[in-house]
Amino acid sequence: MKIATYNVNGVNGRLPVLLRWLEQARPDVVALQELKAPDDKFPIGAIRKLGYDAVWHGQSRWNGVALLSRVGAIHETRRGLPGDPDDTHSRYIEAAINGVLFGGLYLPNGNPRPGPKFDYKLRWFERLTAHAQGLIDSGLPVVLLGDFNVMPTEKDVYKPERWLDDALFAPEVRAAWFRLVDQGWTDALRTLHPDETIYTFWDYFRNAFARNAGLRIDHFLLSPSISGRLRAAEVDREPRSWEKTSDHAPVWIELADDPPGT
DNA sequence: ATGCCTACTCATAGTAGA
Repeated sequence: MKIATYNVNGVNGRLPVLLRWLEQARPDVVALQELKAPDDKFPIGAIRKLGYDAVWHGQSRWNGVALLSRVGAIHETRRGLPGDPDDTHSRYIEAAINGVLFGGLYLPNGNPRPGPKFDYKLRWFERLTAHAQGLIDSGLPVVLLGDFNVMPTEKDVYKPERWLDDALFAPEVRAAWFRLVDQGWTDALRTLHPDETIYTFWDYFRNAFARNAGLRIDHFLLSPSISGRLRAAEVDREPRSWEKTSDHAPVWIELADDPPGT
């Protein structure tokens, strides 16, 4: 099963890029972030034409997450994280597909730091970690995927010293990342490529993509009961070079089929 | 040190992104 995550930075503005990539890459399950569209503006017709079903949680102007599948029915289990009934952001959607539970997420950016947006990021991270503990405890095969807006280590930033005070790389945020991962999650890309420079985002400024001045902020976390099925994990850099493209690249993993009789 | 670029909208300027 090929699973991908892609922060599209506007699902309608980037629709030609998204459709071209879906046709080319043919992932079985996809998590999208930053739809920047309300529910009734999600381009479900164009996505269905390519053979995908979808569930989505949109929002006008900002945020918005979706899960797509072309390999089986999508059984939505949750939209929004528990723990704050006043949270209006559309940042989490969860569904069972093909025997695996997928949590598609768009963690808050958190800049500027310090400030209320940074506080919200840390609170959201804590709510994610609390929910993730329940997923671990369930023993189910779970994949948490999406834009986590955190570079876990210095290896994941083109120029770490410039990012120390930024909400994506601040010590509190990296500590929150490792509190989550240390529950037993496997960071799929880093596990298969322990020493490689891997970036998933390049900003639009200063020709960042051509200079490879990037960040690794889009991640896959695998629960213990599914991590043994990991076969490949890669960044699909090509779509980042296309016209009118997102500032993120799609990232994908390949999981071996569930062994029969288990 | 700042802004660069890009998308979105109760749009034509302000907000957010990272």
